[in-house]
Amino acid sequence: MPELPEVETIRTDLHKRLRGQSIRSLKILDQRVLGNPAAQFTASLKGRRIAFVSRRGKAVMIHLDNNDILMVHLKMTGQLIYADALDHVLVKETKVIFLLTNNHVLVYNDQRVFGRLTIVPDMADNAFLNSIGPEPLEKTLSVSWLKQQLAKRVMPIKPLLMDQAFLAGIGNIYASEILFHARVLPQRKACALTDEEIKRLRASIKKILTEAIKWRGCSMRNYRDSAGAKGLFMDRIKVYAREEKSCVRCKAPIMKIVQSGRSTFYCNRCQH
DNA sequence: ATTCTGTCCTGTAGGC
DNA sequence: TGCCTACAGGACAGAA
Repeated sequence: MPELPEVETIRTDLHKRLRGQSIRSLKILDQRVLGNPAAQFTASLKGRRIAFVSRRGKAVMIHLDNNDILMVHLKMTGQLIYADALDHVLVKETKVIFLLTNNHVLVYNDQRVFGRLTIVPDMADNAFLNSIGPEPLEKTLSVSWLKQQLAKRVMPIKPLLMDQAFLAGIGNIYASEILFHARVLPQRKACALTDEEIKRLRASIKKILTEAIKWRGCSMRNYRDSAGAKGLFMDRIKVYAREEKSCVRCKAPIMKIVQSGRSTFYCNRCQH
């Protein structure tokens, strides 16, 4: 569900709320969301103090005082909700409940049960963390680096943008939005982009992700921030899920195609 | 090696 | 109303 801007919104909020708190107890309602055996998961977390919260790609990293990390990947429908009382946030999709020393609660909800909560003792040893590419908002995302990477790839640019091994954090919504902003057709082969287009692509990646963070992400369906609120970038989406609606730039109808099994939206007139 | 398809799971929207 | 199909912010295994 959530992509980089949504996860970053959750990370920032949770960092403020959770830092310095300890986990008094936890209750596991559905073991399928755990990346470790339940007993080990509980033992690793009970009584631990939360040092800080970071993000890597689409994963929320909750750092504990003993240097273990609780890595939460929300996948499609995961939610991390923080509240002052359990009865405000307990729903039928609630999978794990954390009771904190400030008498607040953190719940993990997940309708589709794709998400995972995993204890990571050593980040350098984690297969997922080792497999993902650079952060798109870091300075290392230069035009020259992009150019070098794109030259090696014949796949269409849209599924490449979603490839976490290439860049970490871009998913199905923002891949379409970035390409619309860059005025590049999603079906273009990555290696065929011109220097000018690569420059625009880099600028659009930064611009769209930064704007989306500013508006606290977007809520197509299940996404909620840690206070249970929807993202406001929803109203600024230009192409995603707008099939047959008119392009905000040129009024042509927005097109929908399927690439690598995922829906892609674009304007056939102003993207080239 | 790279690229694409099917799969995990549950809920909802739309067609008839 | 109900039944059926299609589809949904992700990531992996396996096949081509």
